[in-house]
Amino acid sequence: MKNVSNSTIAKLLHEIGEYLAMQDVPFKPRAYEKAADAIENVDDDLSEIYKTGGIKALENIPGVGASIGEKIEEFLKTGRIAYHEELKKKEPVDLSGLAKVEGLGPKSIKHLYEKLGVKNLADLESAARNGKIAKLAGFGEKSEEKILKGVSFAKSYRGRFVLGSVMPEIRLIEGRLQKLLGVSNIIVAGSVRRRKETVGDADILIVSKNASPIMDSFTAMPEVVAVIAHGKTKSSVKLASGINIDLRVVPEESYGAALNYFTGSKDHNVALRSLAVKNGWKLNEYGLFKKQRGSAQAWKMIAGRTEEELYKKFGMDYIEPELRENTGELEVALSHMLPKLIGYDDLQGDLQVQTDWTDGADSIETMAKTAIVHGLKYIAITDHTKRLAMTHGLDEKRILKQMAEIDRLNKKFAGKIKILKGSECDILKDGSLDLDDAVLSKLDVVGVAVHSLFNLSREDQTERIRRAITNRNADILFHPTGRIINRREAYDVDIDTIIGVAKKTGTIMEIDAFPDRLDLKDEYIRKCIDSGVKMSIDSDAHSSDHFSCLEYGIAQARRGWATKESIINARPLEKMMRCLK
DNA sequence: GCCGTTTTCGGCCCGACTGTTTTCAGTCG
Repeated sequence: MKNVSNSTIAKLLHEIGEYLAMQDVPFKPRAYEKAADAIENVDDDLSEIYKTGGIKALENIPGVGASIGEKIEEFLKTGRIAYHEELKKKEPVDLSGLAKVEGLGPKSIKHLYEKLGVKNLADLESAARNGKIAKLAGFGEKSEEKILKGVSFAKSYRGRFVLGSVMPEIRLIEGRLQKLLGVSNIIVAGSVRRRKETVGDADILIVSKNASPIMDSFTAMPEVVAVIAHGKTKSSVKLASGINIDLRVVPEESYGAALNYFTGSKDHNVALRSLAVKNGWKLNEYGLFKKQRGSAQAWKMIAGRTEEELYKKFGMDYIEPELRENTGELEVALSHMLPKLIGYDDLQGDLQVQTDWTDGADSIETMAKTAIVHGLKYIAITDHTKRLAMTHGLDEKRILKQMAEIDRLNKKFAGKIKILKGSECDILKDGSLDLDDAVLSKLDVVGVAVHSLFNLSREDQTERIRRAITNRNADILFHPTGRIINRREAYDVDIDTIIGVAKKTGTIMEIDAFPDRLDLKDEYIRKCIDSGVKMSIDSDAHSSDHFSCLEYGIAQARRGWATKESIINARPLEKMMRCLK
């Protein structure tokens, strides 16, 4: 799970691709890039794959053939790739740093190195400040200005944004554009629509007959700090928050095709397009086209007004955006076997809620009241336990007191919401739990969670969790892998073993909906479904505004192909309780 | 360099926008 070597190898292959692009080598850059992307997405360590299956197993990774396979083998054996070092010697530049500058690609980087000796961001900045870049052939005043802006952005921001952190701003802008004159339809496409856990930018589509005033309003929004493009059908801006927003205006008859195209993923689109080609059709952002009989040139549009129509033409079921990653959804859609995904309104309860008894901000009562507003029928109060001293975690005595308080509140809220007695019980180093079994057995819902010793070996961590969820009182494994997106790697644990133990012991795996956790991730959700392990989607709320996070947990579940049946808190209270130990 | 119901050679997505150009190369998604 901790693919330190995977990401290193991916980075090296990616750089090889860029070096080859600099030299204008055809096709190879794409090949290296594709292999690098595929390796980023491989769940198991390449070293493990190599150990068990040798170079042949490496070549099973899509995009990896004989030549790249050998290079991976070389890295695993020696820690380096000679080909990469050779290329780097010719152009010793900080590729990944320079490529972060908006508008700087391999060709420009090469040019700037050869003419001005620019090797890194600092060199680039000083060359631009001294007016050297504007004088270069192929560059000018504007490019120099753009580079200076790009450098300051590259220095201040790196990476992608957690979806939940940018969603409010994107929705604000969507709402504002919707009100503009002449906008007949608007939707946010791209990875935002697919509800990826992190997004790099947002693509907004608009149907309108009169685009240019809309584009003007868009590029003049108060949040805009840089206009990257301003055209008739496409404009692109950078906001103060650091995120890029693209706006595209599409004709009504192409709306479905454009939506499909700009929703992606790229892999999904490529697969769909090649399917079109196999049928003798052509698919692009304007529609699905069929060649006119008797005419060499003319294409006739056969679908494209809606996405439903488009997928139907291919003979497949409509594919929800969250599934469009080319991980089998096209084949399954063709055989009409797609699961009916859990809906955004399907949750009836929330099984992880913190309060001001420990590190939450609000009282049990406030949390219950807010949960009612969110349409929930039950919540479990799951404060931390004593081992987590910094949160003033509950010991046996205090949790008994809390249970009495919940009894009192349940009388008050009778008929409106049921408050369940629960715990987020700490898993200690040896896998034992932080509270006595006698007390745990009195609770309605026991979540168990790792909050310490993230660096145990894979064997020890796996055994620790195995032992914890084998406890007959442990109902749910909270945030099972412990990752914090963009901040902390998952701890090293054998997830397949854990899922196997969960199946055997009837333990529920949690999908923690907190936007920077989303733990389980989508692949593991699919693994749980395949193994018949049930899950819960919990907000992990630490204040009353956090119930809205449930949306991101549902999105994550959908990305993992989860139906309502797999998620226990999509059931009414009594049926949910029967899923617990 | 990879891939294959077009399979061991010959393709590989392609259109929009920008800036610096007088017709196009580079970048992006």
